[in-house]
Amino acid sequence: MSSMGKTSVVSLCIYPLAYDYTGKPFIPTKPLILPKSLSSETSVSSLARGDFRNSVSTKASILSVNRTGKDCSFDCNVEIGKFCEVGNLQKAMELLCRSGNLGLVDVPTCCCILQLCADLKSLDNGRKVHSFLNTAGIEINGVLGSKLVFMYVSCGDLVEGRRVFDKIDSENVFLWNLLMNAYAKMGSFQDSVLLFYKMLETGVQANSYTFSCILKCFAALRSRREGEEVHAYLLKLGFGSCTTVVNSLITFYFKCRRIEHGQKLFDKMCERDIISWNSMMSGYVVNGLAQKGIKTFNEILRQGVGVDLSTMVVVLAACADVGSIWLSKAIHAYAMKAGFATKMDFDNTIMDVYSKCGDIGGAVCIFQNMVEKDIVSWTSMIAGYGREGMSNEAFELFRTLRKRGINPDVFVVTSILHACACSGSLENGLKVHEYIKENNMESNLVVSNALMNMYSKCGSMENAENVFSRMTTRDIVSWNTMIGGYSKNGLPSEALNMFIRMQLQFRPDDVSVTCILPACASLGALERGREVHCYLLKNELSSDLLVANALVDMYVKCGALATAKLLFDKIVLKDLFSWTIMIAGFGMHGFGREAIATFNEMRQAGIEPDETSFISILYACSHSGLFDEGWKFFNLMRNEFHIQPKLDHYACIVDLLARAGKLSMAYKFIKNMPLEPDATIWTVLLSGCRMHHDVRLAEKVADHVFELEPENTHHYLLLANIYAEAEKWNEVQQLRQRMIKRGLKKNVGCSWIGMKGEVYIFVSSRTNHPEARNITLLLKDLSKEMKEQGDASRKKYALINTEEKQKQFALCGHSEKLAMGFGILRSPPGKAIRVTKNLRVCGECHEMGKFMSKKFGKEILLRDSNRFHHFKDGTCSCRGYW
DNA sequence: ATAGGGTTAG
Repeated sequence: MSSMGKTSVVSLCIYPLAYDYTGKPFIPTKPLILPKSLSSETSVSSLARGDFRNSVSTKASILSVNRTGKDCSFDCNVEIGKFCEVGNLQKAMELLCRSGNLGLVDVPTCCCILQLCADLKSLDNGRKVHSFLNTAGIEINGVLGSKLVFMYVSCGDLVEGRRVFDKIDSENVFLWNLLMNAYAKMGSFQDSVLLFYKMLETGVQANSYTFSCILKCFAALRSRREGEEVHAYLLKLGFGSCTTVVNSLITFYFKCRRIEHGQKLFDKMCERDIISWNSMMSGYVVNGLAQKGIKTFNEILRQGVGVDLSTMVVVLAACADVGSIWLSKAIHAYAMKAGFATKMDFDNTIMDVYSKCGDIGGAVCIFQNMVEKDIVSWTSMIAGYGREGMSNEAFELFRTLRKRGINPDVFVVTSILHACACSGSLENGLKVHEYIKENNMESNLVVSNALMNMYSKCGSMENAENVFSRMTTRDIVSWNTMIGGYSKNGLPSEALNMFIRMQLQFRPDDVSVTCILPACASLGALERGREVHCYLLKNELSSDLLVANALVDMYVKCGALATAKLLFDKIVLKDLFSWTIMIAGFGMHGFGREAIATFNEMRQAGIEPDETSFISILYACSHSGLFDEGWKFFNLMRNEFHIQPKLDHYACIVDLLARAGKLSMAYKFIKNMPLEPDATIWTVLLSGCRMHHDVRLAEKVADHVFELEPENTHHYLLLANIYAEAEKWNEVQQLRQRMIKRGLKKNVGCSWIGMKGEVYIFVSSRTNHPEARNITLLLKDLSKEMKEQGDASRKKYALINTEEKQKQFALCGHSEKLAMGFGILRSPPGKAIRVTKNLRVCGECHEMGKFMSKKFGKEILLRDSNRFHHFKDGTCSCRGYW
């Protein structure tokens, strides 16, 4: 019992009660309290069911004669009964009001009216009957009480129904079931569960309805243990072969991901009905086993079980998951023949299938031809547009449905938010948020989560933060959304902080891990990344493909290429992402040949490269200066895969040309591109000009860059460095003035190094760093030594003779040099030094890195904003291009 | 009189 955990407070009461129930014969319920005036001639069983409709006139006649001996009262109860029988509530109420005060209306008659109120869902009249009973001082209990509760629940006033229920002694299982179901229907599973336990404590015998309901609740709450206890309990009570109950059990186990349990139960059933089959099918589908679901459907057809609407809906959902449009069409045709195609639910499903299979036109066609649409139809269509990135169409639909007077529910709102998120439409997203605020829907957890997701996808973390801070309850999804948002929006430190804060409340799950890993990756925080990896292993979190890919990516970006490769090799079923990550990884680290080999392996594995994987391979070729290979892939992409190159692909080719020193060719290439060049592509050429010291072309290129992005300080800095390296200090000065005029400030160069769980940060031209003196001394000595042994290019940096300020403006301020120096002083022997820098590495520091690696026999991994530099034995993996 | 399977989002 001790293993029951926190939930044992409630779950403990099952076993003792189960024992009681099985240990003793059936516990008789208390005798029914019948209205005193009822004669024995009314059948008790019909009273127990509260069914007075058939016998009301005879009952009333005997009663009233007994009570008054006069004809007038006789008429009143009989008359009301007659009105009730024909469903004329209005007249029945009128009579009740008139004769009620005289004390002439009896209890069975009241029950009759209440039943009618329930049937007609007339809460107002039901309330009137209730207040009549109160004024008349009639005791509300037994059948009357039950009827009253039934009326309230039927009319949707669960609160009042519960109040009455609590006041009466109810041994009526039906009533308990009714309330439990009502709670479950509105999603208050917890209330339903509490009522169930209370019912057991009260000593009311559960029946098959009870078990169906409670299993549904436990499935929804994912309370596997409690559900299993109920399973044991119901077996003891002998419900083990009751079809409806076993059906519920099957669904329960599938929802709790206990697929084998569900299968076993199904296999052992002696009487399977269509619901059993449907449950199996949907069980497979919810567990992502759509293929098995379809197989089950085949079995249903083969065995001639017969299908119903649900069968069709489920098998179509399976088709949507599989994404097979031809199978969907075949089943669509089958369903039309079977006569299901006129049902709205069916249309909703088939519409969803078409849209999920990528046939949005087909979906629109069905939607527009639907005679009757419900809120699900609208939601599906909005979601369909969302998947296609058509957020304007989705938003238009959202507007239309409101115009039609339909009140958007949580599904509609989250779908439209998702559509805005997918297309990054902040404008529409904000409008939806307005609607949400006006309708007080922000308090809904799922809505708030969807809002944060929308804002984070639209790049507005401030808005996401606002939503997050207003939330009163947050689930793990809320935290994961924020963490992932920070990660993806270039705020890795915030992501890490969030991850730490989260752990005060929640244990990170596999999603949290996939969300935080990119943050570790972008910070180059290897230690943190490793911690997360350890956490993953220790807690046996599912390391599905997503997690595995994120891990490989993290290790790649943190400079642990060997580890990354090891993990990559362990992935059994690699997807396109896995391959692309690894190819890009090799490229980033300057291993172009390995990148090419990996690309070829991927093709051999039968995975088709897409746009992105071509960017990876082209990038890898250009970084490693593999000119011919790069062109080969570029042509392969265009001619064999028929992928139109995008700007990113062109940028790689420009880089390839520029590195090869074919600068004017690169210039012409840009001019002749079928796409309008953006700032990035010009910057690539500008970097090429820097490598090859072509100041004149650089100026021409820079004009384009500044025209497109006049506010980006990186460009000023790059040109300033080109000038500085050509010792054109006047031009450096002029550039600086231009920046000041525009009110731009240079981004502070900043490098960091992790050591023994600490992160040491070095900021350019600041001297308040750890071991400042020792580092300065070391660097001074090294510079001197470099100068003495130096060749012309090294002298260039060492001999710069101008004001220190300008030099620092032009160059990076050497934060990476400080960090590397710190690494030399502090890092344990034999261990590589890993430094990360926020900007691109400067030439002087690059030389210093090479020099250091040779002098101290140390491997240094420097990650700048572009790629890795592996310094080893005086050389760099970037082969001199950076 | 109450139920068990199905569609929409994240």
